[in-house]
Amino acid sequence: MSTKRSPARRPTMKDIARRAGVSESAVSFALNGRPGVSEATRARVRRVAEQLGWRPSTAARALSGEGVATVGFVLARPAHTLGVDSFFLQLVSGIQEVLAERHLGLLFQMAEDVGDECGVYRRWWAEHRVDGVLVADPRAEDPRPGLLDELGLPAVVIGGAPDERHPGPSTVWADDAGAMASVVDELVALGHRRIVHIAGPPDLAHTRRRIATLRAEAEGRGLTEVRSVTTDYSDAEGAAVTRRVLGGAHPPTALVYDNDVMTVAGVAAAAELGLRVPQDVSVVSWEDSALCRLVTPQLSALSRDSAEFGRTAARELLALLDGGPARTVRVPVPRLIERDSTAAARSG
Amino acid sequence: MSTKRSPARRPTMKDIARRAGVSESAVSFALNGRPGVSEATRARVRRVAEQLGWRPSTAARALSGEGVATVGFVLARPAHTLGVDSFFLQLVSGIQEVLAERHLGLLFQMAEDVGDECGVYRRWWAEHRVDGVLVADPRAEDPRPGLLDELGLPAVVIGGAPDERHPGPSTVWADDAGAMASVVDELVALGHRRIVHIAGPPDLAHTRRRIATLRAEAEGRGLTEVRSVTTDYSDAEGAAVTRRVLGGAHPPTALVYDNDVMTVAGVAAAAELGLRVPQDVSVVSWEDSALCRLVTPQLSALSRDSAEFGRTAARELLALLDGGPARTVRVPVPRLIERDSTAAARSG
DNA sequence: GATGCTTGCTAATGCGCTTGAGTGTCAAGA
DNA sequence: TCTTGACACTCAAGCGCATTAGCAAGCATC
Repeated sequence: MSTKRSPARRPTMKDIARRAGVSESAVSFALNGRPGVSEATRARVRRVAEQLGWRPSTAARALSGEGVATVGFVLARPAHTLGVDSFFLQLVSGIQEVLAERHLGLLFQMAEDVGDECGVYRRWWAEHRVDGVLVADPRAEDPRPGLLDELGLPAVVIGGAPDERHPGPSTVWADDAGAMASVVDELVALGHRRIVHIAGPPDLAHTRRRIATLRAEAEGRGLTEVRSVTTDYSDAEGAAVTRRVLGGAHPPTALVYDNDVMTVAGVAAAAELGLRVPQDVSVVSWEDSALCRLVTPQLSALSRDSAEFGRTAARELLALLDGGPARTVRVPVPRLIERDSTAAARSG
Repeated sequence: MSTKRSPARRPTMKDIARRAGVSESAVSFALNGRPGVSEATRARVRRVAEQLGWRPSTAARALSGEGVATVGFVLARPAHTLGVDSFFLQLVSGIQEVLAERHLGLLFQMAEDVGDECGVYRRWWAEHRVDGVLVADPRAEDPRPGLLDELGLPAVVIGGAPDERHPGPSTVWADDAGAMASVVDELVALGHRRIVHIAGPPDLAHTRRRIATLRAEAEGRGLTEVRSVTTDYSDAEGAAVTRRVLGGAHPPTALVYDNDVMTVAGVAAAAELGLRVPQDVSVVSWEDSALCRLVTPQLSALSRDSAEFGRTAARELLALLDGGPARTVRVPVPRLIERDSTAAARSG
């Protein structure tokens, strides 16, 4: 006699109705807090539901037009550029925290590129899988907001810049401009005049924003030897670009990297060239993570609360799902944490 | 005249039926490849469905007993221990890859602890949200397999040891024993006799397995000064334990860490004590990641294909959902990649 | 020429839930 | 006393799909 799996039937409203001696509609009213039942009945129904461990079937709910209590999140970055970077895990962790309070599910998917990602949205919409989505890594000429609007899928763009021209979906963003300004302030105060910004992929909106801001900051201070170089975020390119700029004529005395992995790779590349950090060259990572504290020297980095970023985005999406208006909200400006990778520029 | 969002109605089988001039049932037969319609009709219906961009509503499908085409994955680890560790992202990436082929969704959730995780499973089951789940970080006395069996939720345990006593759910696992043996082999060949294993949390099944294997290996070789110390996987504990064992009497000449973060922290801690890696002490990380290649010295590490691990687990779950039997499959043994953190033991 | 069988389709039912349209009861107002 | 109307509840329809039963036509069998 094998211990055959007992099917463990899912309780339904019908079961509750039978036990409580009322109709299914009454159960529905009682459980959803709408008028139409006495408080006594409501309490009784609630008790029975509790006893039975009843939970509404999302499928049935969705079918009767209530939404599927799920939001989607697509990540369209090659896995290798995510390797060490803790940003997304922290972000998702924050998103979860807010969604879980309302018992909303998070449907997660990785995609090859933005085109692929759009396909996922279309499918999710057609299959009625999500009530809304969180969009990461906004780009210049991004097709996603338009598509999502067309599909009528509520969306919150994470890290997007507010776009004055067409309002579009909700947006949560950090003020990269302010952060970049603080970094330049600090480096200039330390005497640095030649700065290279080793940026992320050029099609990312925030990469462009940072590059533009850096240029503006430099111009505002009359610095002529300040520039940005774009990369694919990988340690390999981070190292390669570092070798190139430090080995060239008029090498910079300070480097600003758009993520932690490239920063660490850059420090190693500098070491290969016989340059010490921070004595010969200062470096700043735009992304703070455990990595920045673990390596030697510890890296000065722009720190932000990625989990809080996620929480804010999730809350904004909830507001949208509750029928609220699209908004643009700002999370706190990343703060520069000075550790051991920045120092006064060598005179001369 | 505002550009009001056009509702963008989702096409249904009824729409297809109308356009193709057949009944809804015929559409269902045609699209699901079952007999009952002529090939001509089937082709026509398929064409119309394609034109309309139709996709089956998962809600409706689920309601008529077809499963929700979604699998769940819960992560019950504090976010800070996930920070740098790329294992989970790679794992999820691999899982995705396999699920996407079949258009299955991945419902992802983070939990506080295993108890919490069980609550998530219960809710998912009651809400009919998933067809099966992937279970990570198996533990000693793990309540999850039992619960999932009781609920009748197909499950694949990732990283579990095969349990001879009660067969339980499907399992994919790496042969930690073999890997540990190869590490000990190598360290002993380099002349190391005093080895400390800085392990993960003691309640994790694979931690226990590694500890047990190390003991067995040591006994088999007559090594008496080999031991394991458990931690919470954090860089802080990794550093603290490193300081303690290296500062004590009869300090080890080789350290094996259960993850990359602790290894890096340990190297830094050793440096503080004036010990150089690998001249004074050799270190090996059980987890290979970009981090291991980025730091100086580059870390010797056990490398495994985490994405492939995920793919295997996902494939096993698919097999289960297709009605296949529970199985125990093994992924390749992690290979020791020797970099610059291991060297011959100092004589004396 | 009635019977059975296959083919290609339609009609009807149900999954679990929400909801608009009733239904019966009781108390207050005309 | 009869009408209103609020209240507490039941009925039935419908969401999109799968599925079972049914049905008409065509064909072969005896």
